[in-house]
Amino acid sequence: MSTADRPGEAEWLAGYRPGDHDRPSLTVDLAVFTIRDGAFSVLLVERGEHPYRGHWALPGGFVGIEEDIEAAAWRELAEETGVARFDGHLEQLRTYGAPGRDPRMRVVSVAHVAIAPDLPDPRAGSDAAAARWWPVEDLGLDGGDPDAPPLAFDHATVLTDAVERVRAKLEYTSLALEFLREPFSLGDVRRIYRAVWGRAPALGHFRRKVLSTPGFVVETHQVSSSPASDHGGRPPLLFRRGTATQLHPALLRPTGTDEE
Amino acid sequence: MSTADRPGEAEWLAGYRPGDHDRPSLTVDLAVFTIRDGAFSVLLVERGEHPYRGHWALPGGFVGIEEDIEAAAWRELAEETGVARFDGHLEQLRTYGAPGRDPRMRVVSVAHVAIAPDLPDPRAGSDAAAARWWPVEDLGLDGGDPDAPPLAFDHATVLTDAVERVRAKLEYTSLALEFLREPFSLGDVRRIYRAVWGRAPALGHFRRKVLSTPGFVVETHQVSSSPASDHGGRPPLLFRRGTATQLHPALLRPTGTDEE
DNA sequence: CTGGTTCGACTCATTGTGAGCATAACCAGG
DNA sequence: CCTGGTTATGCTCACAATGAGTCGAACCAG
Repeated sequence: MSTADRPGEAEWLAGYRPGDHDRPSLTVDLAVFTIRDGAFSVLLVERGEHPYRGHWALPGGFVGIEEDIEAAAWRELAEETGVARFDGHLEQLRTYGAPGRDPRMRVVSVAHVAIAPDLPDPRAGSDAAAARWWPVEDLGLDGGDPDAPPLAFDHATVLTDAVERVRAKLEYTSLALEFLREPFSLGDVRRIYRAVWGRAPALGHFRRKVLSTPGFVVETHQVSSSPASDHGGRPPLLFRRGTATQLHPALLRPTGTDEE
Repeated sequence: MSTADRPGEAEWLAGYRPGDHDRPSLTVDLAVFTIRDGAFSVLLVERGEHPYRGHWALPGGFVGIEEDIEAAAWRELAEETGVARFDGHLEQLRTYGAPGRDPRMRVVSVAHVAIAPDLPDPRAGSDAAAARWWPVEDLGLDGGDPDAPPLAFDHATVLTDAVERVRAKLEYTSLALEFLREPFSLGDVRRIYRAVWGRAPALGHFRRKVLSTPGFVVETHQVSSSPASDHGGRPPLLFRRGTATQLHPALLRPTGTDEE
């Protein structure tokens, strides 16, 4: 990050005349996460056009000149994947604008993170060749996985940041509930944590934490009719989302390297 | 360089054709914070040109077509305020792009937060009429303060978000040390917390927390020659920044409403 | 020497964490 | 019907962190 010192720059800056110079293109990108078959998954589209043809990319596209950024994110999601606006969570992640991240021209992208309950399979739209849910684990974001699909642009970086944002927010907010439809059991919630973190929080502590945080979940006084597994098991109590959004103190990720 | 000049653009855009006149302008804004005379303060410039002439604004300006976003932030800071690149912290906050936030045209701004040790008084540059440090408390961000200076654009919103980001990060990172020059005493660190939060963390717990977190601060085995106050007091031990950046568990803001 | 001030080291009740164990309620198979 | 497997719920216990407080050390000014 070296300070740019290009001659003549001070001139057009002095009067704020942005019409006099070239502007970067502005796009939105979305990392839409859900839990598919127990796996923490993200929605990607296969590019059908140059550049990065055949690579997988985050859905996204250009922001209209009078279009709100968040509205553009919802619109692109619908156009590229057929995923309609859902009852979930959408927030800005950060903006990526390194020169050269798009080989065609200067493109600055406002990346977003969305959380959705399990959604139907997407359909490819616009210039996408395909669209599907990818388990995050299969994307080889740590690098070194030969079976990982190639990702377009700087989307591996964006996705790494997005995954970390979601994992971190599970610690200190009630974001996990956005993956679920109501009503849900505490086991459902814990399975979300397990899928996203790779490790489940300790059972005893987890229940105590969720139940003792005011407004995290609200009891329905109902019991699930269908047990969680095929082999039976005690039917769980059912809950709905409460009004609380913050967890104090945080529910920390388990340390250690074991899977469970 | 116009969009139409680039060959083959219609193909790869496949329906999205942001022409020259379709693109938002891209700017950076900076909320630079420091501690001035014990007050948590932010650097603002008084606008000398339309729109919002005479209003106070965050320093910022347009991003060059091949300029990195963070580099543009550093450059604008130097140009508008004379504050040279300092040994401190700069991070992206979020991007603000609501249509209508600039009455002239569509402008999308990538806002940043910077933390600096006490710096010399800025000088007004470019088209700014003045530049000075404002105590955050005097800006009336809660609304309703008739003595608060008028803020340009949506900068009250940006500033509110920036202040909350800094306050929150003091809880779970070692960001407070970025306000200080080395070496510093634990009392210095606690005064940073008091200035930023409005309330100081409890003395006993604060010392225990800072000293028991590995890598937060490093002892110099030196004692300050000049006591902290004019009225004397025991000279404090001096420390330097450690390598740790995260605090686990977090150092939470005191509850309650008292000032101290 | 005395009072005021800041820094440093301790105590103690309360709360939260990490780990475990016991019981309840369901299923499938013998 | 009984048994083992499975999931959910409720509890205990040792330990760590927090919040609040006390006490002495080391300096200054008068």
